[in-house]
Amino acid sequence: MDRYEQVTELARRRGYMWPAFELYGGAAGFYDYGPLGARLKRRIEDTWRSFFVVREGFSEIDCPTIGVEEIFKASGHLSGFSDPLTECKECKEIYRADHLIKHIIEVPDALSDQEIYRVIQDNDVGCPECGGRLSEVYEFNLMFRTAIGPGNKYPGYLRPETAQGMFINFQRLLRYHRDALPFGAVQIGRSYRNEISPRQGVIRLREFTQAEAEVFIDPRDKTHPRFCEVEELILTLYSRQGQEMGQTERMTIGEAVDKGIIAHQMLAYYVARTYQFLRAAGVAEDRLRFRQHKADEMAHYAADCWDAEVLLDRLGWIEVVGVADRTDYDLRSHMAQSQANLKVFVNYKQPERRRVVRIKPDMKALGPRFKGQAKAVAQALQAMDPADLKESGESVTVHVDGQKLFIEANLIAVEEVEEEVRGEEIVPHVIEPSFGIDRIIYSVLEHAYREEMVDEESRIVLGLLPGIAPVDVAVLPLMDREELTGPACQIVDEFRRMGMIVDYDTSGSIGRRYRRNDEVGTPFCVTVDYETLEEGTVTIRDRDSMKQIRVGVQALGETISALIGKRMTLDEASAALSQGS
RNA sequence: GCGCCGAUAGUGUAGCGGUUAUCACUAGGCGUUGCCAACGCCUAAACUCGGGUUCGAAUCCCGAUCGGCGCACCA
Repeated sequence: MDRYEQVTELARRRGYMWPAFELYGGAAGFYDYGPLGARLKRRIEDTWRSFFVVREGFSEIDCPTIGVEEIFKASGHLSGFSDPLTECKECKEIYRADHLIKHIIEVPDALSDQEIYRVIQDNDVGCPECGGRLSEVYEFNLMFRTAIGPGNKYPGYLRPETAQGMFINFQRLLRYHRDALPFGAVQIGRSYRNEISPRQGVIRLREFTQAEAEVFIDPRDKTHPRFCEVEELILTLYSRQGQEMGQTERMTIGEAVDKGIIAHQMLAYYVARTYQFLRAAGVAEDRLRFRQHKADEMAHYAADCWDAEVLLDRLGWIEVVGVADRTDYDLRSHMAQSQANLKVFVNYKQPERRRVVRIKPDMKALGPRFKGQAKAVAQALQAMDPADLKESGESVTVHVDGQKLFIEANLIAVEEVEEEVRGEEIVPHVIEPSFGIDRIIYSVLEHAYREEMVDEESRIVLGLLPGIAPVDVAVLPLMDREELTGPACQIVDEFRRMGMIVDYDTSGSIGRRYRRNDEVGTPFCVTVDYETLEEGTVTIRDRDSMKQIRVGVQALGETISALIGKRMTLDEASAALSQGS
């Protein structure tokens, strides 16, 4: 049994996660989070919030998971997210139809499915495997399609990423941020991709949770004001160059930027924060690296892209986060699709005086002559180069609505004015750290899992970090007797009032209960025994070291809370208490 | 989507045409038990689904679903 199996078995057995719809035979690519898993997920998401919403000051929004068609036309998911497929009628092999005619047509991407099929037929293209006849070409799109309202007139799509929510709300977000760059918006939520063949448990899902941040920045300045906070951090980098040699390097963030390995501070800063977040969630240092996208795997618009990859036992290195400089691609796409202005007006430090050449059509003359077309004519004239205009002599030719129009030069004034320019409109660039929450959850579980021998018995421990582990503390009466369960219940009550998640367990021997809590990852157990009645003390038992310390009941809540919050170690707690007594 | 392999209590399993469906762990109850999976007694709990062959199917056949591996796919 390998580690993947051990972890998924434990996860299923103990209520972390399991395949969804089991009652009805299941459906590939869907998972449920059980009682512990849902809590772990929430805690990981909250840790993410503490990094990106609290510490970076980004604004969290929450958008519909269904989107209208225009969004995905603009984002490219409608065209680029689907492939034309064809199937061999003999051997049932599936092929990318456009790939089969590459040698015949130079740009098969430009053809429709019917056109591709016609090329296949005209050129007698057969199955590369068996030579059999190929089926008609059909589109397989990775988006789930649905209908908004009755009928099929108004298609909707389940979003394939949360990012579009931030892009299409850019104007409102900009306004909310008082019209100034930089600012960040984030969203944690479900996304959907109708994968052809989901596998590997929670690693490739059809419905999954993303946490994405879109940081809108001024493209002319990709430094980060808080870069000094992270420049000393040492990360394992697997750069483009390193990949050619198959070598990773340990390097500070500052050095990586200085050497030009990471494109700029802005990107490097979020790579560093990503590292810190993953460590805080419980990803192991020695099973984490940052891999740079090679030029050919990066989206064409991206300037640079680094994936956080996690080493898993069976699956190898798996991408859990992507941090990309997406430049102005997304905003420009939505500008083109929506005709809205998604630019930011940026003031210059000093207003500049500039001589500007203005083209002024004589609207008094053009209006009556062209009527409804007049506006378009004026725009066409103003779009011309003033230099060309001057050289064009008696009349100027413009094309409007496919018509060729001649306009006398004396109806067009070209004047040079000096004006004050206070700033300019720019399209922000976007830095996008995008996190796959489900993959992170699985990685955290696998990295936390260990088996160790204790007195010739093997012990399974989920070494989840305190604060991340779904149960904060277990309260265990040594025996299931009223004189012990009474005080124990009071302790449970106190912990709960303090906001902790508590497990209370009286069943079986104390050793069995310790092991059970080890297996689900509860970091601390509090045991109520007969000394509790006599001395007013309880023991705190540490999951990882199995050490115990005795603590007075009155200091218990504070001590446990400090241990979970990592404001105190077990040794410090022990020392403080022995000093106090 | 294709090919190969598999699917039995919560978990891991035995079974190879006729069994009360095996065993262990787990879980629950009672007793016992004074800190690391103790013990005794009792209890609960399963043949993935649908069709077929047969007097009779967990077992053989077909299909579906799910899972593993390989191929393909993976903005």
